[in-house]
Amino acid sequence: MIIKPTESELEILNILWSKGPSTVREVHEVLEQNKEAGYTTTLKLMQIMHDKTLLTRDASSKSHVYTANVSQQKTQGQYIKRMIDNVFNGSASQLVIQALGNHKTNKKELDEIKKYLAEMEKKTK
Amino acid sequence: MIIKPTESELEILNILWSKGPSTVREVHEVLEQNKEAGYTTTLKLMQIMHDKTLLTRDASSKSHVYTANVSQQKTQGQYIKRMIDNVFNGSASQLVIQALGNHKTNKKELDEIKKYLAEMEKKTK
DNA sequence: TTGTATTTACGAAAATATTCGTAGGTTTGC
DNA sequence: GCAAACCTACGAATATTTTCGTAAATACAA
Repeated sequence: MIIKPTESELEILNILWSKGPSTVREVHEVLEQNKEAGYTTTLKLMQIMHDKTLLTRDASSKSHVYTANVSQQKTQGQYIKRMIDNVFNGSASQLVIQALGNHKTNKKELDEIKKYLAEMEKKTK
Repeated sequence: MIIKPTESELEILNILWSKGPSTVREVHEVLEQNKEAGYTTTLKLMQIMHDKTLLTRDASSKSHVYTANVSQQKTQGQYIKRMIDNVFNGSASQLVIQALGNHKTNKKELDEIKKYLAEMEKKTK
């Protein structure tokens, strides 16, 4: 199944991924920190996401509690794939190098990457 | 200036980046290989992109010749930034690792990345 | 109980993106 | 010169995404 949340949906997924199951109100309060938005806008979005099964919800209490129903990892993977295909001519290394170049990457992050590369090497042998 | 081409626009930019300046017909023929689309649809899109100054054009001959007016590198950079922010919680290394993990990366690509990392190291010192 | 606040459901407007038909102009080959 | 092929311009229909107002239900406090 192809997961293709819109940008707004992605913002909401991100909040749910990091905070865990939340009510509309809770999600909305986080969203508001970055941009203006009406409460019912957030509500509607999350209802639509529920219809699309991007979210599940527990309606047992008055304020429904929503949970992301797609994994962060899988969603990330599909985004990357789309991006590599559409924007990077299929070259993952081009993406990686751009990412490292444009973004200020700290030592800890670099170490993680090197560690990961080393593991890949091992498996290849 | 923030560059934010839509998905369709990105497809066209990619063609222009790789083929260089081209007519609508030439772009359209490449597009057709991947998906069904009417000629005037492609034309209209490129006209809109011209209005947005994503493309420049030479109208001196009957078939106008369009050129990408945004660099591939800059566009890529902005996409990555947006993606890191929206989908990867601001962590570039998370993106890099996902990219390497999901995508089959060959030895040549891996070498390029390692080389790049080594250079970064040098500069940091 | 009663009213105030909060919530959901839902329709619909507004904004944005995509697709296409048609009209009119230009080129080309016969 | 004339028709066929091809091109642009442009309006408008569709589709998709985002936003919001309103009504009805529920909870809660006085």
